[in-house]
Amino acid sequence: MKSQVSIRKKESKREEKKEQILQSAMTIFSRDGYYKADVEEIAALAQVGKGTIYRHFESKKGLFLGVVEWGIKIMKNTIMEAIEDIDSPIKKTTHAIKTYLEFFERHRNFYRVLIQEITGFREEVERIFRKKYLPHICLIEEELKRGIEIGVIKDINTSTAAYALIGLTNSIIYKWLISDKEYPLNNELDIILEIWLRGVMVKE
Amino acid sequence: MKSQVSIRKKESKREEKKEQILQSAMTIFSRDGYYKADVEEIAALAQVGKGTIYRHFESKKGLFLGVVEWGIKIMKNTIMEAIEDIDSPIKKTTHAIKTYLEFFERHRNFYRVLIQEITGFREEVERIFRKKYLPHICLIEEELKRGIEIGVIKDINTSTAAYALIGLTNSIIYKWLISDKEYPLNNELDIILEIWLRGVMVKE
Amino acid sequence: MKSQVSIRKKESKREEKKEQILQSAMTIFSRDGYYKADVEEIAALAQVGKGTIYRHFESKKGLFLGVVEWGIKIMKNTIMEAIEDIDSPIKKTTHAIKTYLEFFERHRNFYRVLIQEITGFREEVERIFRKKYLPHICLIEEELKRGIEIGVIKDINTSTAAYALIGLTNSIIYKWLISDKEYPLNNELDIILEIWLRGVMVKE
Amino acid sequence: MKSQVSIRKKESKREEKKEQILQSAMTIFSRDGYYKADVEEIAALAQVGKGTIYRHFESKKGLFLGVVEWGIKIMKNTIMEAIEDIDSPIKKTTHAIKTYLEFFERHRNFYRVLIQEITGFREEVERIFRKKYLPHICLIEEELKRGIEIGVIKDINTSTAAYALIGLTNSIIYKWLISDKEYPLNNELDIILEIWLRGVMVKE
DNA sequence: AATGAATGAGCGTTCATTCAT
DNA sequence: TATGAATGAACGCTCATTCAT
Repeated sequence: MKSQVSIRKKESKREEKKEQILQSAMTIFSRDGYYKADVEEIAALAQVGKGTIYRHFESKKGLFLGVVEWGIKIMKNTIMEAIEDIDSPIKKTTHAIKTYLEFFERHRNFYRVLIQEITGFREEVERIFRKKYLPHICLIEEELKRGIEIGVIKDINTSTAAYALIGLTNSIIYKWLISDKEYPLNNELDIILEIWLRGVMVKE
Repeated sequence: MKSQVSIRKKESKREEKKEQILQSAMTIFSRDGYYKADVEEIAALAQVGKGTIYRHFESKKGLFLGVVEWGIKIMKNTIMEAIEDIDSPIKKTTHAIKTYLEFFERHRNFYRVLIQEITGFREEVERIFRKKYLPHICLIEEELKRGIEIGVIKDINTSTAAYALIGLTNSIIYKWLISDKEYPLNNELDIILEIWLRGVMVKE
Repeated sequence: MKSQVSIRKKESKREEKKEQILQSAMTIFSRDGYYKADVEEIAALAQVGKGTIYRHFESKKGLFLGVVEWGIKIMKNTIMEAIEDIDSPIKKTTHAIKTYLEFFERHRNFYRVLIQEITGFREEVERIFRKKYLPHICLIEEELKRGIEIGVIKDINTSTAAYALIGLTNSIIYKWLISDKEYPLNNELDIILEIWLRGVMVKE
Repeated sequence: MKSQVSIRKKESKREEKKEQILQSAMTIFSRDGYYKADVEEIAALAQVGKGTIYRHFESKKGLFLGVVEWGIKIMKNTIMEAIEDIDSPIKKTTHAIKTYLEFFERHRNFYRVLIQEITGFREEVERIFRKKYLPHICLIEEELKRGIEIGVIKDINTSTAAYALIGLTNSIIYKWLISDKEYPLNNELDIILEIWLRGVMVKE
């Protein structure tokens, strides 16, 4: 009979292998895109057999969604941890964006996966987005609402404003990704805030 | 000897067929993405044989690039025509964004094609972008510069501000695309301008 | 009403066009082989429309067989004319081989067509062979028989001997075709005769 | 850990499957020629999936070259084994031709593959020929040279004479292949030797 | 549980042939 | 009669998925 300990050891080994696969998948998906990516190459990079991937994920599609979910979870945790102790709505939002930029600066691959052509199963990706990514936007919305309440933010459609901030930030990240010179992405934080905050803050 | 007239008739028929193909290709590419899209289905939708597509375009890739180029040309012309008579930098930019929104409201499919991430020939797509799309961003930059000169715009990095505006607008379009309810995209113009203009305009 | 003369003029113009097509087809078939050869390119080289080819020949296959037949006819005529006035069996055969070599030296393309992979319709090609080419071998056989009768040739299986001569000659032509240096094919006549004649002649 | 034995078992199974494919490919290539041959039919005949062929050969072309190489290797070995113990140049050559005839009598398909004219990669086929087939001709040349040295063969261009023998033999094989009645090819050995040897031997 | 050889549906592309002009 | 634009059957090759070991 297997002891609890050895079962747990096995479990953790299994998890480890799964992370290995997710990591490799992210690398390949970000380099080649969903359709061009080759499951065999992902397996080779993860140093497992092709069949093993199918023990952990239902299909190539499932693997891709797994990567998206995994990445979003890490991103969310990173941002949440970074801002949990901040109280001021403006400062909280500001720091969230800062952390967001830093996260993608460190994980360019994940951004490339996120903006991927995921046609054909947009629905599922969006379900993940809604479940895992949107709460993050809601966070901003909540802060905006709090900001409106305490009178530092204009009485604006918070949903659109939140999307605007994300979109604005994303386009800056995109510009950075396709640029040749490697300037620190963080430099752009000020201009993002300059533009966005001026727009949403009440005139002093 | 063929008359000039009959030659011209043939030419125009050829163009007509090419537009038919481009139109169908845009529909399918926007629904399925580049890789999933089936050339045979595009042909069927355009009511031509598969071979006919290859008389007009070198390959599936060439067809996709053709769609991108075609769409950008129409978009550019639409916007240019709409703003050519406007003088004030702020009004010009405002109206450009308005037309941009209206254009994608009418041609959602094209937007879906544009944001595709086609690995393996990102380079060519970007070459088209640089040649056909970026002048459009430059236009905004120029207006920003003029605005700075005449003192209605803050002395800001015009390139980043232009990207910010495009990104902000795009994210609003994206939000609209994935939304279930079909509210008019134009409604969002005000909030875009509210946010962005406040950010770039000098305080009154 | 069309005059006889103009009809005849038309007929000859038609024949001229057909020869143009045959000539072009031989060039392309010899360069590319049957399957790789492109009917469109043949048409372009003959300076006619693709459809015109199908007025003169039933199909690509028919065109190929036409080329074979046309070439064999010319070859046969060339050889026949060259040897008709010669009487001695040995001299007649010798001169036939000489003319054969000269013919292929001038028309390498035709040899390339003849040895082509004509699988799938070997039957038809062979029918042409039997009807147009074998009489030529029979000619040699007849000369051999006459030689046997008059006692200058050994009493040998004439069919095999004729094939042996043709095969021997063909292999020499093949060797010449694939060689880089362009030595005159005629040089090899002596060795062919040396080998073949010594073998078939009675010891003096 | 896999045992050496099971690895060896796998290897031999792989080789077995490869030979199955080569055998089927030879059958189809010989019946249809390179271009007409259908990879799917080859797979069906070998009782493997289409994909399996591409695990063993890079492409259809690679498969064809594989068949050529495989056949030549077997042919060479067969002939070499048959003549290695013979010393006299004349007898050695005689027996080589005999074995050559017997080989093709047993493997008509291979002959049909060999004489194919595959435009577009004649070069590669010839490289294999030069590496695998020409040594065989050289063998004859060497025997001829030895024969000249010891005075049983006339002082003749050995290269041309060797080609002559091969060509002569091949044309006999060709005649046999297209004949309806199935006479034993070996019957023709005597006449080949009669013609060729008498031609190259010094007059007694 | 892990593997990777085998599979075959699926798709891009070609090109002989047709037929409206 | 001559043309060449249009067609679609045909085929080589890929790669996600399966399954015997």
